[in-house]
Amino acid sequence: MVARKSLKGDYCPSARSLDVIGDWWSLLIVRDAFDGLTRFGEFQKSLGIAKNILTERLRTLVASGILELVPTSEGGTRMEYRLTAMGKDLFPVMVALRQFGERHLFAPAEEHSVLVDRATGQPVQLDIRAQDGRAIGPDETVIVKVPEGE
Amino acid sequence: MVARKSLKGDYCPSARSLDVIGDWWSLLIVRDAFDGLTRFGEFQKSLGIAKNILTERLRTLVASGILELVPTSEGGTRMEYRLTAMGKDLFPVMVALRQFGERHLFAPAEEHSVLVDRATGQPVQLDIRAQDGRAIGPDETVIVKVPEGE
DNA sequence: CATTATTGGTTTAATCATGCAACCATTCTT
DNA sequence: AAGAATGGTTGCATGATTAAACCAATAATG
Repeated sequence: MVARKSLKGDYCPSARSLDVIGDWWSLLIVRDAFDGLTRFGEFQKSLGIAKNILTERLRTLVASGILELVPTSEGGTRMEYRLTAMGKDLFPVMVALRQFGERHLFAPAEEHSVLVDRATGQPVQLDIRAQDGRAIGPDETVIVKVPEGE
Repeated sequence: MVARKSLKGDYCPSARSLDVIGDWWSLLIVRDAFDGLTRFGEFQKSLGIAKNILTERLRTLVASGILELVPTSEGGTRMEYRLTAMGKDLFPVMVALRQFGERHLFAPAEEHSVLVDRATGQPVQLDIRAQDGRAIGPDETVIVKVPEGE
């Protein structure tokens, strides 16, 4: 592939995010981490990913600060992969992907999972709002470039 | 690579979304489309992507219903790629990625772009809420499986 | 109108990434 | 102590991506 291009230097925050989690497996690993998976073997079984690739992806996610490697709670010498605070900030990304999938990629009566409020059992909702609280869509927004230092 | 695994059959909506837009280039193309780019050459120049890959990705995005190929507004025979309604529903995904990048992948005073309300110039905000309106995080949610037909 | 440049690709060859299977060291389990 | 599970590593085959050359059709220019 002649070295995939890095977007680290891109001034667009979306591009930088994709540089970190934009490859084929990373977000699926993060999804499983949100689902409570922590162990190498769990990810491997859940995703059916090749072990060498999983090794490399986990390593990258740890290096990026999205996962961290901590001793298992049960005291052994084994380690487990846990979402860091930064990793948990990917929650909106996961919810947005989920919402898009629910809306467009399932047949009307097709079986699928839903993300619900643990307290009430009701589905959660995601919305994008202006400062005054009104919902806002892509056509009502613009991207502006903030000069350095502001 | 022995054929990348398809997630079409996965019951998880996030996985299905990633099946459609989860590869290295697709979301970057969508980002550029949100930025107003429409022509093959514009995407090619903006992304520095190989032309054959761009051809294939655009074709896939059209086939998925995220982009559509319409005659240019200036009446020529040339075509342009535009976001469909379904494509515009990826807006929250883009905003979530952007927000994550802003928060974690830029140095404090580093230059970056910001998404603002066109009317007021104020940054937009994204939040995830329970039905009663209170903000909700990953630890207050669970994924439940909806049986077929509900 | 003839020429040239631009657009939007296709094709080919080289290179990189990924998957699979085999292997291995360490740690649990019994 | 023996066997199984965990968490990898290594090597090879193959698919995916790239860069570069090429090309047909359209648009711009003299």
